[in-house]
Amino acid sequence: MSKLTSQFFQQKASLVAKSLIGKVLVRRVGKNKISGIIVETEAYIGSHDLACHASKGKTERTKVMFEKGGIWYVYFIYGMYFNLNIVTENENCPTAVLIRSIEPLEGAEEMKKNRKTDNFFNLTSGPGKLCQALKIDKSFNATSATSKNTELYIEDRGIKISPREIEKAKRIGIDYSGIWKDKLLRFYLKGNPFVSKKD
DNA sequence: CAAGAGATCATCT
DNA sequence: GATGATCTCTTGA
Repeated sequence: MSKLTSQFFQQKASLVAKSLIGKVLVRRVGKNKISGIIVETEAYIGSHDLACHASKGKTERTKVMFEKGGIWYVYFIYGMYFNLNIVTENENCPTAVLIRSIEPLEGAEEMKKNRKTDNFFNLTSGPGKLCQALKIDKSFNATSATSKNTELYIEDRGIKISPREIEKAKRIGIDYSGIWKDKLLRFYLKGNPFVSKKD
């Protein structure tokens, strides 16, 4: 039951993305917890990665990624959804890991309410969906994932995942990024029903 | 089923 | 003024 530290996040984004599979994303709301096992992630690896928002330079929106690893990068997309990322590596290395889907662990009833659906498999099987299920919005942007009082963090609960259970794939929804669209920077737990897209 | 369109707005040009 | 690290609903075979 240990909360991941900033040292964990200050490693290479692709390594963090892989290592996050099997860890537990926890959203604390007062005394209640909503949580799920991370089963799908994507790495965005810096200014040279044309799929990475930071490739367009340091702007009001992307400046969070230039900070030291261990804080959240939350952005609003398509006029209706939020996407949750954890910033990785060091200062001025604008890298991050997008958390794409989780498998519900605690608080499934609360998730159903937030998502306005009873379909268990539709609660957290996508980046926009899991933000809705865990009540994650832009107020978490640039906040710490490792501080003592944070309401959003990641735990290691000792779930063991062997490397052969992790599948590598192309990232989703970045067809505009030239050669970068084919890089295998998406990681997911093989056969898990919450993974948003098969390959 | 698969494919396509519509929703809807912050951010960047 | 255009677009997007998405999702849901509708259409049609």
